[in-house]
Amino acid sequence: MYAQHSHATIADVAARAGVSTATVSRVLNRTAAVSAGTAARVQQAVTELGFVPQAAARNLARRKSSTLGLLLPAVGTDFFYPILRGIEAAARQAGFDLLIGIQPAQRRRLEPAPLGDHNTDGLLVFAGELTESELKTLGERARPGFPIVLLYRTPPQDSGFSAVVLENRNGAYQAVEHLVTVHGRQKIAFLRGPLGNQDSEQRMEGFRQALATHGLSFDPQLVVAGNYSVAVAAQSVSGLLKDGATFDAIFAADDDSASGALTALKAAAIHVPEQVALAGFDDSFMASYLDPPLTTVRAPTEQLGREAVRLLIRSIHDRASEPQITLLPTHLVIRRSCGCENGR
Amino acid sequence: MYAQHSHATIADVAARAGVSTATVSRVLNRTAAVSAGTAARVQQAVTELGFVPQAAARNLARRKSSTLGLLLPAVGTDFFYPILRGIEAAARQAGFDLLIGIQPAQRRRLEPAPLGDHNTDGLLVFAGELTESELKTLGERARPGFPIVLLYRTPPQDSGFSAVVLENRNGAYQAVEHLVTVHGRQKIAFLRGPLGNQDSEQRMEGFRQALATHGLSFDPQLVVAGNYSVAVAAQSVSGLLKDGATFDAIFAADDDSASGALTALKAAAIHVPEQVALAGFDDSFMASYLDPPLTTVRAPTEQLGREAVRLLIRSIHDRASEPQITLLPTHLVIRRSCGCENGR
DNA sequence: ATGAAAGCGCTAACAG
DNA sequence: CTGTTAGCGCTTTCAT
Repeated sequence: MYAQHSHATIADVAARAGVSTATVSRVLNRTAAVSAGTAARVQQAVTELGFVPQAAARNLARRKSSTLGLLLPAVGTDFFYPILRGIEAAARQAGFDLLIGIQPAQRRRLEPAPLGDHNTDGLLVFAGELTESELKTLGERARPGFPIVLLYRTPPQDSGFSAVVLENRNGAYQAVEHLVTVHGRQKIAFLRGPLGNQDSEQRMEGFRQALATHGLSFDPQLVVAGNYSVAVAAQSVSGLLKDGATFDAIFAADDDSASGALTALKAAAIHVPEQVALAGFDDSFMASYLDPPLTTVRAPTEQLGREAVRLLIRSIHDRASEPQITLLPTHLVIRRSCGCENGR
Repeated sequence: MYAQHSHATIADVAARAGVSTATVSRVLNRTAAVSAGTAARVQQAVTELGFVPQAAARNLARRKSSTLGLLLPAVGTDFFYPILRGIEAAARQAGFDLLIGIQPAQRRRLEPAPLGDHNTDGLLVFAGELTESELKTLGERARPGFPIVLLYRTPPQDSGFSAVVLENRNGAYQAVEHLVTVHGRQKIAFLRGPLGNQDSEQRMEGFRQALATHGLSFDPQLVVAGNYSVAVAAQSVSGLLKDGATFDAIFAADDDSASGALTALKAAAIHVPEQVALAGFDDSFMASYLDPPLTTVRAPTEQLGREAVRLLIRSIHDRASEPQITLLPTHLVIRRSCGCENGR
């Protein structure tokens, strides 16, 4: 209850070192020159008392919280951990704490923000499921100019948000082109992500573009739900099979869906890659452990986290800075599910 | 930089409502009775100004941070997300913020704590890789009695930590017994987790106990590294096969290892479950999507997070409370990798 | 180079 | 039921 009662304060340190609190603060923050001798005495007092500045007091006095907020969706799998790691490391390195909040899946209306300008200096938003208007609400509820960086999502017009997004179109294009030109596939099915999901839409565009470039027609019948879920994908592919659809390859908008597709194909005794070639997107943890190992488009997940923090801190320190969108490159990782013999 | 400058303060609200700041504070915190009329005026002023109390000031005045710290290891996969979700939800519900820190894998020495009594009211520690002595250090560095709850780990003697752990022994026992009594397996290999990992050790004990109970001898040759990793497990099982070891079942200390085992067995054209039956532990996300679906021991992961928060908050509110260890039950989930025909 | 003192925005006695 | 007034622990002018 009385969390700090038994704790040394800056006054205790000052007393012990025989200086004023101002001086202690100065050596703690290297905010002004202090004679070597005094500094040493202060340091010693700090160590002896095991003094650690209290965040609340410091934040109040500094008028900033030195804390970044991270808003995450409730759904999600292994996908998140690398991002989280990237974000935490970058934040810590820059001297920021990381406060996290998870957006309940059911509740469409955003809560009176648990995270916001009242307790963070800026916000990282994994906006996967948020609509355009929810994003805007988010921006309006905060003080004008409150720094917000979107992950995997282009900001609404004039929102002032920065963002870091993936090179989805090109990545998808590469994968599909590989299926067509190297492995001679002609009828390729697309397992899409959730409707309205930006990454999925863009991957689909890359898919269509590759077909077009190589003179293949786009068949809407061969676009089915994947929903970033193993189960949904498996069901969709089974459905496709049952309907008697013919296809010689599947491009999945994500590796989870690819995994589901694989399950369904195996269940139907269809050989991958001989009868149906398969490619995914993300290069998630599991990709190389599928059987056959999955050819997929690598998304630099941890780096995305780091870059997002970099952008956020930049706009915290320099609020005059223009919003910026970082586009992170992706590239095809060839394993065996496409028909190639090399790599694993 | 000047994060709060354009922000309404409690004084602004008070002025607008024509009351004192004390009154505003009272209606905000329901900390004393306020006449309906005044309360309404205050509420309106709050809304009009979009006032949100500043966490730092509030925390300082209250002498507590209303924040829980969560210390996570750097390694980890989908395993973490359910826990994180459980923890975040429980914390939020109880009015606490959640601050996270990730322990770098390389650095064995703990950093001057990013999380601690200077900015949290208590700590949740996922101590997977921490040694006994590191745990003690953690406790000593904090003010005596600073609430700490361990996840998946029994606290050191007299540490004063609480903990929530899994019923590993019994869970493992059940799984192995099932393999033996229902499917008549006699030579069962064990894919263990990291050496020194408590969960893994206990699962191994359950494994041995089940063998003993059913009159089967324990063969150290059949205990190999799994390391909570798909890759390591796959390699270990391949090795076992290459060495000509004979076994008719594998019990893996975790589902990732089970998945790796499956990969290796398939690669060797060994049929699961006909030739080798397989069981895992955790009932992780992927378990039901493996082919065949994995029989495994369910660990109530999200619930573990919630329970840990409950324990932590209890000792924050009542520091006289005794440290407590919650043992969470596990139970066998039967799918097909063991040889059963039902469920998926 | 150092100290005195005024806050930061809020809560919590204490009066009335 | 409401207002006045000390702080909470730290940073930061402003003097010296």
